[in-house]
Amino acid sequence: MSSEDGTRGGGAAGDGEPEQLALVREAVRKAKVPRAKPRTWRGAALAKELPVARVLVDKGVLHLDRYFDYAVPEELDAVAQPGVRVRVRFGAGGRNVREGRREGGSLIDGFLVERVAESDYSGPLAALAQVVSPEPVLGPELLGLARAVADRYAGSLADVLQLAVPPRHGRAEAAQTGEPAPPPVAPEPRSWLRYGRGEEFLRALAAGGTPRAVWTALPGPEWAEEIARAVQATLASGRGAIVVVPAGRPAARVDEALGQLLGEGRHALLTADAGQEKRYREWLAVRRGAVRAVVGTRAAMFAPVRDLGLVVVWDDGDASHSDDNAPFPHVREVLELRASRDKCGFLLGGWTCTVEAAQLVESGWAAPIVAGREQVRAAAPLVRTVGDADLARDEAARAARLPSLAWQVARDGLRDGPVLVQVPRRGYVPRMACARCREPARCRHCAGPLEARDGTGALRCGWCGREEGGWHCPECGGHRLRAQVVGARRTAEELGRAFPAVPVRTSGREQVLDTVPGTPALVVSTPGAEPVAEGGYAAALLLDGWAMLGRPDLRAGEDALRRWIGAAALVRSQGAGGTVVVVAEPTLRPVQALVRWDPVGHAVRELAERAELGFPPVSRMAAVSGPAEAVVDFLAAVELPPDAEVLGPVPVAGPTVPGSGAGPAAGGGRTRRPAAPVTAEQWERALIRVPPGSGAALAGALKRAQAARMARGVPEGARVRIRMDPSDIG
DNA sequence: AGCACGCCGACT
DNA sequence: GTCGGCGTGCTC
Repeated sequence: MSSEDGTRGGGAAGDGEPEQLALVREAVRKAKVPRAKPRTWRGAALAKELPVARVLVDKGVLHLDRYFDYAVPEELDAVAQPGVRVRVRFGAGGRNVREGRREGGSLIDGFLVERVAESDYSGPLAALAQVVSPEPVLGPELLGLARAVADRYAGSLADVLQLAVPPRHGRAEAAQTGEPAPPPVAPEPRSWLRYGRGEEFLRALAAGGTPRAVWTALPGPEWAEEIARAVQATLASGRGAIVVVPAGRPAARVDEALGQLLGEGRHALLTADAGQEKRYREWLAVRRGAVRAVVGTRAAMFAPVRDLGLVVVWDDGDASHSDDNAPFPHVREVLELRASRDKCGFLLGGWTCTVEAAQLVESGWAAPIVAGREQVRAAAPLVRTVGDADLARDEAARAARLPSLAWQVARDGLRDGPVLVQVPRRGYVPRMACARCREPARCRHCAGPLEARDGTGALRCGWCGREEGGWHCPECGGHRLRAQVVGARRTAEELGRAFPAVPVRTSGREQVLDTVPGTPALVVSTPGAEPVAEGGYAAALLLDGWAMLGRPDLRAGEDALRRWIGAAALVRSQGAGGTVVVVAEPTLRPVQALVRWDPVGHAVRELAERAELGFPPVSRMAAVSGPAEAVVDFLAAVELPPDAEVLGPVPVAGPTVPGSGAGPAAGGGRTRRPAAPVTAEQWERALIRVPPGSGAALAGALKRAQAARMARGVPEGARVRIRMDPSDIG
């Protein structure tokens, strides 16, 4: 309308006195004087009822992590319902007070969160530019969950929603969704009877209860069906269920088990590798209530299942359960939040047991579901170890890199089935370490890792490419090297030569085999890529165990055990001749836990140790990293809870550690960039530790400080990244 | 990130 | 006086 309309909210100050205008505006805002009627820039006709839309603008930056009010034009009244996607003008361009007729900034996406009668914003409201579609994709439960996740991880709501709501696809949205199927009958507990409280758990679900359990699954392939039965029990109570697994292959197993138990079309498979259209179609079928059971990888943790009765996470120690986009939520934690918020059942299952899972049991939040020792003995293979002392006695081992015991077990196993060989890393190039003290061999120019290219024995730096002639160990003066980790292909070649009559298959990152037949074959695999063998493997060799355990990581032991058990669980039971050989010191805790097949005992002991040392998850931690000065600045500005303890900062490798999933932890726009450029600056990281119970306060403090910094517009090179519960803390 | 507003120095 | 540099702060 007239220029007056767009001039300002207060209406009292004169145009010629901008300072006063600003003061008046400020005063009005502080007094929180609600405007009787919202005005728009152009004075367009507004919706008669609830003419104000509260909108979450889709920008991840923390200082915009709040709602903005927009006017609802009359013509959008019907479709502008809570939960729909909208487009709005957003940006400073709209505040041209003198001219008062300019449109706002650029069009950006957002979610309409709520319709209200009045705005407490004192200026004139811009109108919603567009309702993208009438589909209410962001319901109150999902919004509440996303908010809780954002708070927990000191991230922004928009960042979480990016993970939680899949991109829209018009054709998928237009398609009709089928009718919901009636609830199935409750399942027979069947193999759940092998566990102490398994039957009880299923009955509780079927009766509409909300049991919470940490379930240590017996080795073998039954776990997928067992999960499917828990889902069936939940559906029988008239509620829905979500199952989150770490990767596509386990998703396919649960998918198949659900299909067999429920029939087709009763559940949705939500995985990242499906196309956008399919993904959105399945997601919509869930949101619309046509499908009540979901299995998928980590994004499925946000699936908008109606009337949720059960959430399941399988193998929570797998790193894939940690999202690699800000704010890096972890499936286990998100499902815990969901179980608490939605008052639904919770099942954390795996062949092994993380420290976090043990803590859920110890705190009483979840009950343990474990099998008795006799059941374990009946299901698990025999585990034998090859330690350093054995290797020292074993001349043949050093030459062939295959200890005599491993050789014998492989040979015997190959008589009646496939033999799995687990090698810790893919690729052909082995990294080198001092044969005496095991110090990694590093380039003397750039400290990069020395590698043995081609079999010629020549050493070359993996970073700068310089050849290394006369290497000697800077630690102990030794001059002999050993291969620290030998890749799958090379091992496959060696084994192929050792057993010329047997086919050798490899499964690794480049090519993952799903299953192998039950006939004699050597199956060389990296951890997590092990194919399932028909009838189980006759034997498994777990090589280079010391390399797995040698990582300077809080989880090194737990990870090694998890990977070993992940392979050993595919081996036939001891009664059926199944044998596992692990090349690692038998005195080490994870090795003993493998031999005794006691992952829970291992986790409980680790938990006690972490409690004693004040390590996570018993205390909560956050990592703040960035250029040295930025970290110091941030630490000076943040108002930490009184019980917080700052460790460091200490220098760390820069922001582009390959494969670490490092990204901007908080802040940044909508575009996901692949990797930050390598900076020449010295990067540092501080850890902040708080005792149990202060995690939320810590996250809140970090978020406030980060928001304040980002609002000031600190330059790109002076930003810090915040990560709650960092996993890579030595 | 982008843009306007405001304060301060140089110039018609 | 007025133009335009950049430093701050806001985005309904």
